[in-house]
Amino acid sequence: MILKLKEPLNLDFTLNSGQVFNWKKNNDFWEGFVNGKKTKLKKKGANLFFKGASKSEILSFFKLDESLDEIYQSILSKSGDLLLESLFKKYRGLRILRQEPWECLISFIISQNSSIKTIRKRIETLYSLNDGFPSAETLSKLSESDFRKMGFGYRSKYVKETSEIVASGFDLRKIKGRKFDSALEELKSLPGVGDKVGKCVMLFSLDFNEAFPVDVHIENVMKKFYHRERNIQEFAVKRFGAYAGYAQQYLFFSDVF
DNA sequence: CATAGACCTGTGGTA
DNA sequence: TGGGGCAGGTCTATA
Repeated sequence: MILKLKEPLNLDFTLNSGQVFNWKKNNDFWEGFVNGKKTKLKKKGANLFFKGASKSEILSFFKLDESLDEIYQSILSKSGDLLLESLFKKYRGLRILRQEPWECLISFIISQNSSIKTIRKRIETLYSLNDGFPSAETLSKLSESDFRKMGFGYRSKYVKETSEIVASGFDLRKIKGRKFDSALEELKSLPGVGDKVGKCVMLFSLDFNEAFPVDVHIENVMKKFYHRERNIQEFAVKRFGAYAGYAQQYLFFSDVF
């Protein structure tokens, strides 16, 4: 199947920018999961060749309903930020994804204090449990020591408990409609979810484009270029506006890659 | 409110 | 080659 792209999309930047950990590049095509479906992608000019997920699922996954250039403009006209202006040019087509919230939540819980390689391995292990990413029901039936055997370390308890809470009715999607602070608070009530993981889930799966997750890399960038160390979320929204999360992703990408 | 320590363990740089 | 330190943090206890 072919999809004609009307929006800038760089698969290499997007799928390798630390927002998703289950995509691999083989030769010239990307292989991963969209909405639980194994999917292959290859881009040639404005053509996106795809297999697996449906067209609408792919449009949603890459948020192709949002105009990237308008987002750039919105951020730049509000902030006049020269660093971001150069990053938007350099990494044009790096998009924020709209992932499946449950998978996104568990991925970032087990990502804490770990290297990218280790994170990938853990997620691969979860996928190997059954066909596709295991549901909350499935994971809630495993024990903490099962997760420890998978190499999750002290995060095992978080995964076990959060799975139980979600399996027994905690609805991630209902958080989508809430106000920012309330949504974050709700997510942080889950074991293993703090400020950073909560905002990652909000930004990468729940359409909170103003979420500005702060990790050690962003902390460095904020110190170096903005002379800021605290109240970074507040600062980011004031400076970059409603799409602050996009600014975060480009700043993160430039620091790590 | 803010800050320090503990927490698992795979991995990569050589402190 | 081996082993101390780090890795996209969170939680808890403490002034």
